[in-house]
Amino acid sequence: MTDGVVERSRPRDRILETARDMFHKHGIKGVGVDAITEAAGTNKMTLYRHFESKDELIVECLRANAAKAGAMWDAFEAEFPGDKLAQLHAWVRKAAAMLNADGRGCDMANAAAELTEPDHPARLVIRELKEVQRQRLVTLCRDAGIGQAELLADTLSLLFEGARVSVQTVGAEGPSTQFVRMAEGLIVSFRGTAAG
Amino acid sequence: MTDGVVERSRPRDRILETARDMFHKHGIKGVGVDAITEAAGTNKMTLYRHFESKDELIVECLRANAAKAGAMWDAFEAEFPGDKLAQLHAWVRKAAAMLNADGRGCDMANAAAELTEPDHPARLVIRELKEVQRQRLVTLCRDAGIGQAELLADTLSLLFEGARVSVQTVGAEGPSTQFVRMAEGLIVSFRGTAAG
DNA sequence: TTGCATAGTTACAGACCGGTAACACCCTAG
DNA sequence: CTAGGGTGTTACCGGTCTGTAACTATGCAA
Repeated sequence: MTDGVVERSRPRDRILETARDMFHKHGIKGVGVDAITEAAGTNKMTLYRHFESKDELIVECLRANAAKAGAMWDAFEAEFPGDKLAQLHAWVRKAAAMLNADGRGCDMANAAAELTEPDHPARLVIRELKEVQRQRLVTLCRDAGIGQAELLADTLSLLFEGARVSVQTVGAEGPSTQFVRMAEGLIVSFRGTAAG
Repeated sequence: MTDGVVERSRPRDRILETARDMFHKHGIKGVGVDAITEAAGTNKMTLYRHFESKDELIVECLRANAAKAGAMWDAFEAEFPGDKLAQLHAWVRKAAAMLNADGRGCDMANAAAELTEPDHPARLVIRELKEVQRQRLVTLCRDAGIGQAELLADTLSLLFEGARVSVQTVGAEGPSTQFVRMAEGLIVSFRGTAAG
């Protein structure tokens, strides 16, 4: 898929999807609204009829990303209903797959790196959405019967976050190759300790 | 320290130092050369006499950062001469201190997030410099008599990298608070396995 | 005193940025 | 058939960006 996403759907959806793709590939400040609308097969006026500013478009893109991530969690539950430990391992596999998907890190983290104004609207939603994801992982670990669920969840999440930026800086052949091994080792090690 | 770094040194040094500071705080694309030269107490022509482009200035800033990081490693050796394990613990403490220093992550990682063109000159030096740092940590772990030195070094480095972006996204009260605990636990655990 | 390298000043080029105004077009609902 | 909302088109605004030209001022060294 190049930048030209011009399926026939409603302009707002095309703009949102195209912006998500282009922000991901080229960064937020690396893409202008003209380029987005052109790739989406529409024009600037239509964009500004649906989004009051580029900043609002950015926020909506981040929310759309989070929604997609939420669907991922639901897929784990659907695939291994009730088996929380299996879902945790599925999370590890999915995370590893994302590392090899492309060399770009987490869109939220990248956005946070670019948008430095402390009160930028995007910063609030990033914080909020990241907090949700953290909580989901903590809950999963706890429900999987792991003792220090918060500590394991936070460790896994830091490892994953670190692996994503590592891929972005040194490439997929760097430290991130060991991610699955690290994560699985941690889970084993935490399961060995006293469970709830 | 605000953005105005106007000590009386040679213009090139002032520009480099000011650019480093401003790139760190506001991101690379968030700072123009005009703003840099003004904060450095000089002017655009002088900048372009010393650096052939903004891209070259960026690269020089990253190299300066790496040099500062190199000095940090030398400080460990100076403080605990020959005691590699103590140096490893010093690295953990230093890393934790950097987490609480300010809410901005690693300049190299941030630059990689912003500069998405695959053949951007900065991407080469980022890769090169990150590789050097990785190797230093691996060597330190190995010389500290740890068995799976590469695995420990890579795990610690992913944890640290992840903690830095976590601070940038959810703040210093997020998962990164557990960094020292995680790192120390890992070192203990790896020392328990067969050593070199 | 002369000569030269370094640095400062002003102005500008050319491109791109986010955002808006005014107006013409279509499609569909009534 | 008609009215109106969503869409497309063109042109524009003011601002900022990197990078350069032409010229002046400064300080040091022979």
